[in-house]
Amino acid sequence: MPKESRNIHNVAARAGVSAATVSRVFNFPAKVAPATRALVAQAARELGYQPNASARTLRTQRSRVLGVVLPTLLNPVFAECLQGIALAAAQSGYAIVPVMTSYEDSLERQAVAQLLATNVDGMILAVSNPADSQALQRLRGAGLPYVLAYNAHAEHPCISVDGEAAAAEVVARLVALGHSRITMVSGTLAASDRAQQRYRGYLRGMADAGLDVPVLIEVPFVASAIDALSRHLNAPGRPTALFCSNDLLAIRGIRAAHLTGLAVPRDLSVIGFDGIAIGQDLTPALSTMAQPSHDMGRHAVELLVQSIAKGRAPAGGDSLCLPYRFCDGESCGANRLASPPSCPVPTQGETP
Amino acid sequence: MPKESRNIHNVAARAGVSAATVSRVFNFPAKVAPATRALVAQAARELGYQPNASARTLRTQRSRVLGVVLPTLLNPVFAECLQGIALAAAQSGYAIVPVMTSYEDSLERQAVAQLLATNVDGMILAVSNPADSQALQRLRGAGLPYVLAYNAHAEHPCISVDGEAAAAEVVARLVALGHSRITMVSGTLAASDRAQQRYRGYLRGMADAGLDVPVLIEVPFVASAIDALSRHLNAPGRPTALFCSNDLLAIRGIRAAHLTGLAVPRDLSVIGFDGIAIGQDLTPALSTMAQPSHDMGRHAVELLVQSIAKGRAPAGGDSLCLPYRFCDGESCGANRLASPPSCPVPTQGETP
DNA sequence: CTGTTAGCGCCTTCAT
DNA sequence: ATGAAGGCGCTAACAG
Repeated sequence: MPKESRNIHNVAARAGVSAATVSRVFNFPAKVAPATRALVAQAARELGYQPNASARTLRTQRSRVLGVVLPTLLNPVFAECLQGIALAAAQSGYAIVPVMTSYEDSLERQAVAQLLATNVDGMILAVSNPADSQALQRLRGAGLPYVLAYNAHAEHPCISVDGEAAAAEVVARLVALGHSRITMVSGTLAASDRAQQRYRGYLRGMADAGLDVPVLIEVPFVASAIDALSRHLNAPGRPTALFCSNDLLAIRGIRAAHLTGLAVPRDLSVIGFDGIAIGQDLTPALSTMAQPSHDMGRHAVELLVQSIAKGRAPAGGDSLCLPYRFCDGESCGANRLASPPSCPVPTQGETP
Repeated sequence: MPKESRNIHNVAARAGVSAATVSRVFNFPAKVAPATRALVAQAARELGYQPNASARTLRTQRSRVLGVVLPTLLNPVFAECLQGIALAAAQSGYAIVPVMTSYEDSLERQAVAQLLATNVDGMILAVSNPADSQALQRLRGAGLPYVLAYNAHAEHPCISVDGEAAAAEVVARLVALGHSRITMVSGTLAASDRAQQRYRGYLRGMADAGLDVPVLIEVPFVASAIDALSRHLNAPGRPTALFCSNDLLAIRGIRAAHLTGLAVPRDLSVIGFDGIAIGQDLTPALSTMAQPSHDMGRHAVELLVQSIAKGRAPAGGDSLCLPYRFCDGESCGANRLASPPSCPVPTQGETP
């Protein structure tokens, strides 16, 4: 069965019907008499015929393809999300075209432009900062349906978690364990609205606990994280707990602790953020504030697909805020350095 | 600029030229007079025009899209590979459509069928077992260019590493460290030719060392890995070293050791396979036989793209065997349970 | 229920 | 160097 013969007319000829009928068999089987339908199905099978996606897309203006823009797959949190997207999309009969942007704004713009040219029916994206994203403006200008994942912004349809509340809860938990010197570790704040959100939560949590000396360590390059953290942990007045803005940082925090001679959680508590699957198999198992990455992907697809079906793009009001969940591992415990039970928390200025 | 006006004729009209000329400007700029070219470029910019990918694909029979079939993104090894594929594809001007198969043969077939219908120009895939894969037969039957990644098989074009030699080297290294009770830990052997390859290497390594009691633990479900391993480590005559068929298993092996009260590497050495990035940040850092996942993805894309350009599908002879590299972490050390120092070191052939 | 007709947007001879 | 014309494969009105 030569490749050239695989078009609708050949099937039609072989079945002794018209092309339109063949088309109907594939699109509205109910509109064709059972006998004819069987005839066509038979012919199609013999020829190994499958409708040509490009032709169909050109004609119907619907590609059944979703574009996906993510920073990187090297962070398992996005790999897990993409897996969720891929599964949900497949179930809805959509293919996906992912593009990775390395957290770079210029690549985000390129990705959107490329995807726009690819005739995708909609896009799911996680951008650095939705507030000033040119990529999003372009997208909105094009009128293409889209949903943000992880990002949270009132003007856009988003599937996210309340990172600020989640971060505040992390701090509260650490405080409840007797910690007061809690350092927050983050990637470049400017590069991500999520990081900013979590930082705000950290500040709020510290304030709520009456701890007025929040300390932030910003680690621009992941490669340098372990060094920077080791230095911080070696300094006098070192923290007894680390709240890391993501699990990859938390894992490095644990390593830095060991390199510094500190045992986790005995000498140092470490809590991460994201809840990547691998964290639960580590030793110590990672304590972390888990986001439902897989479900975020799934919900993003479902919202998008439903909107497309209805013919209208999702808007800010369609946003979904999914629940976060603290995942109690083994990397965090009571503060052993605390002064006897009920003593006043020592005030102290610390500047890294 | 309404969406409807974004076709080649509108641009042509606005520029005062014919559609053919606009097409040339986008495809063979050199064939158009500079002045006309500028005129067209201007008009296109004003209208926000971009050639419609479906129409172009329909006309040229080339989509500039590559299909990618992988088991899962939940194993970082494939996520890293996909990242490599995505980057290389983008650089070559190709988009990718990934489909995940959960190591299931039926899903592999579906994936190939779906991708075939999507008009992809070629496919990159990692299948369970290339020897008896119906998906591959279908693909070959369709005459579509494809490249396997990770899989190794003489009849197919593959980008892989010599897993058997790599595994044998792992065993040799453990033997050199004084280990003789070395257990191999693997997922379901039947589900993956890679696992089988590595197992063969293990057997060879053991035989070469004169160790005639190889022990294999097959862990069908990752979830049960830690339990199974803990049991094994608690049994009398427990191994002093674990060779795990992939890093995810190695991480679980380390956890099982701790749950059993064994310290790694003091009481138990653990070596993994794959070299996932996160392994190097763990505590202890994972000792592992690293595959260049990112590069494998890149090479797969390059081989595929070049073949497509030449108009002929890659064949078995185009296969590439990339070098593996032992990554010396902290999860493996000398056997402390060994008999006194100068026991006879078993003769061993080692061929990297 | 089925066939005829007319494009979707683009590229590509062939002519000029 | 540019234009005119035809068709890639399919679907959606409209007839019958």
